[in-house]
Formats: sequence, structure tokens, C-alpha cells
Amino acid sequence: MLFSIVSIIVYNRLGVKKMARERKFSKDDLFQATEQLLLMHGYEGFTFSLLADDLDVSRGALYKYYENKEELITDYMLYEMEHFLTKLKEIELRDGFEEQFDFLLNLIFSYSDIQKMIKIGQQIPVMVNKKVKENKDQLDKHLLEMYLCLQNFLKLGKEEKKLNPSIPEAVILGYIFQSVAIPNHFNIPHSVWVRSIKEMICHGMFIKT
Amino acid sequence: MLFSIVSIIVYNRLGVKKMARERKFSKDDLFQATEQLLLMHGYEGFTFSLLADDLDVSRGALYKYYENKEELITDYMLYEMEHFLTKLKEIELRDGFEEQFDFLLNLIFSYSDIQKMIKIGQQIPVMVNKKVKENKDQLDKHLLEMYLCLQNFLKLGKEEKKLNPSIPEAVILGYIFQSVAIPNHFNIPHSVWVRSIKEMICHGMFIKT
DNA sequence: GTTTAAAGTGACACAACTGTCACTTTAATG
DNA sequence: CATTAAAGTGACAGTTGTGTCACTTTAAAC
Repeated sequence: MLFSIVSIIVYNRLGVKKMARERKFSKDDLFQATEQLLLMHGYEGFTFSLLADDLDVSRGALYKYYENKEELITDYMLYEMEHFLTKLKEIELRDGFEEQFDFLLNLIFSYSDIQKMIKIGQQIPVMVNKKVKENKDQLDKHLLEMYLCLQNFLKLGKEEKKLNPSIPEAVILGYIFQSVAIPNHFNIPHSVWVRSIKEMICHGMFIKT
Repeated sequence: MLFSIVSIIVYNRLGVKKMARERKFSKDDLFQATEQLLLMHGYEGFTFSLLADDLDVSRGALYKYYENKEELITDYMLYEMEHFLTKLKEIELRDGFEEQFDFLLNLIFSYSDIQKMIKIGQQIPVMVNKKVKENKDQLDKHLLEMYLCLQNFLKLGKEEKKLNPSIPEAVILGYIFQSVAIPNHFNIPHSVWVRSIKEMICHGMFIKT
């Protein structure tokens, strides 16, 4: 059973306000630690023991909120995805394709681990329990919503006669999202890096002829 | 201690030829299973138990060849990298930048998991034992060699006045390698997929003006 | 057939993670 | 100050993985 993790105020059977003992960690603490440990150890390497140590609570305490790690991880992903989607929808406020492209690229760079997280999400077995299945279904719904939003973005690019029509939309979107995963082994300054990435996405590696 | 895994013929102290019992699995069986399980479960999820089950031998038998999974994994990676490098060096036999680019892209698509494997390689702790450290050092040497080979490829592109000089080499190479990792969610046919990716890398998503 | 040495087995002790639960702590409420 | 209920704890049993080792199996060599 998942309890309200936001509000500490709860009500007993008679509807009388009661205050519980103060939490040792906030929802943000929990999700931040989850993210960090997931990226560090991967899905199979992530454990409640690691998480409990990181948050400085006992392992048992975590089971008050989640029955197992799948439930926690999908819940965290849902949280991240909802934040990302909220931001992404602001793209429609930008005028013109190139403005929207700039916006999208900056957004993706500020959520640069989303690609890794999607992969980790795919590793989670569906049949763990009902809650996990619900979370995964919800995540799929959000992914679809994201795709629809980005289709509008590409549609604008085509209307403005800027996009090469012979390249499938899926390739363009995949290419844009994948770009944040390119490892900057030589520590090229961030501004140069982003500018170069943008140039590659727009015009490729060849000299304009 | 790592024994010869290639030849079954061994010699005793007096130099007399002796034949050992036949192996239940070949080096290829071993590495193929290792690859598959690594890609499926990731570094931390990979275990000797899984591997032994997959090869249909006892766990104990594996310890005859490798002291631990780090030793096995780095050995497998070295093997893959050496194969890849051998193939890559054939790039110099191709005439002209565009020919070489075609060759490189095809090669990378045929080793499409190399990107994932490099990431997994980074997760292996260095200080496990001497053998692991040696393998990792050797891997680094091969990565450098690979980079040098690719620098020649880019140099040719610049000499032929085809490459945009304002884009850092690391970005171009990063893009080429990363492109195989773009997930083909909509199952676009392979030939269309590769052609589109190539078009993106060469000229970007914008219409040529 | 006997010898030899590698290949393979299964059991052991140890360590880590899981899920549960009775119990303690805390702080607001009455 | 007694009550309440959530927050948190630590111990327990169960499972899975680790590394080792004495032992058995195999097949060539003599």
C-alpha cells in the first residue's frame, strides 16, 4: 500500500486531525537518491540496502512506502516523466520551428539522463504486482503524449519547408534525443559542445555546398 | 590463473604430449553466452550462476578458467575489441572519404552493441586483481589505437574539403558511433533505417538550400 | 590396463539482498 | 498526561550469489 508522502497531516477514523512523527526524508530526497543510485548501479544493481544507507534510514522504513524496488522505480520514473512533459508542452508557446528546436534541445540537455532511464524502465518486469503494471501503463501513456507533442513540432518544420521530407520522423526524433548521450571524453566546453551538436543535427558533418 | 582455452593439447613436466578430457563448451560458446547475458542483465546483474546455467555446466567449472566475473568480462571485451580493430583497419584500403564512411557505418552497424559494451566496461572496478588491471590497460591501448585510425579517416575528409571544420572531431565521431544506439521503436526496415541515419549524419535534418 | 592431468561436479561456508513483523519513538490531540 | 497512529528500527528466515576444494570423470599416452 502506498501512503500519502506529500502531506504529513492525516485523519483517523473519526475524521479527527492527527499529526504523525516527522519524516526523516522527503519525497525529493527519496527520488534524488533513487536517480543517482540507478544511474550508478543500473536496474539490477539497485537495492533497498543501498538506498537506505544513502538516506540514512533503516531498510524496513522504505517498505512502509513501497513493496519492492520495481514499485519505487516506476513511481520515480512517472514523477520525472510528468515533470518533463509539463516542460515539453511549453514548446507550443515558442514561435517558429527554429525557436522550438532550440527550446527542445535545451530541455533535453537539462534532462540528459532521460534516455538511460527509458532503457532502465524497459528492464522492469511487468508482472511484479498490480501497482507496477499501473505505473508502466501510465508511463506508456505519457510516452505517447510526448510523441504526439513532438509530431506537431516536426509538422511545423515541414510546413516551414525546413525539414528534409525523405527522413522518417522517428529517425529525426531518435537522433535528437540520442545526441545527449554522446560522451564528451575530451571535455569540450559545454557551450561549444551544444553549438556543435546543433550544427550536426541541422546540417550534418558535411560542408554546405 | 588463466589456462590456454584454445588448444586442448597440453604437455606435462617431461614435455610429453597429453590429451585432456573434452571441453563441454568452446571459447566461442563462452563469449557468446557472456555477451548475451551482459546485454540482457547489465554488469551488476551478470552472474556466474546465470552463465553456468546457460552453458549447461556447473559453476565450479567456470572458476577453472576465470577467478571472477571481472576477469571474464574484460577478457571477452578484449576479444571483441581485437576483432573490431582488425576489421576497422581495413578502412585504409578503401579509396576516398565517402567510401570509407560507408565502410565505417556498415562496420559499426554489424558491431551494434559495442557502444553498450564500452559503457559496461567503465563500470568494472580496476582494483579487483592484477589480471583485470592488465586487461583494462590493454583495452585502453586499443581504444587509443581506434581513435588514431579514425583520426586519419577524418583527416582525409578534411583534405577532400568535405567535412565542416567548425565541428570538433569528437562530436563527429561521437555521432557516428552513437547512431547505432538510436532505438528503432517503429520497426522501420533496416535498409531505410541505415540510409536515413546516413543522410542525417551527412547533411542533417534540414533541407539542403 | 595403468598412469596422468585437465575437465567437470557438488557441497560447504560466507556474504548480500528480500520481505515481514513485533516493537519503539514521536508529536499532535483531547 | 493519556491516547493515537504514523514513522522508524532491528532481528528473523529465506533466497541467491561467491569462491574454494576434495572428489569423480575422461581420454590420450605409455
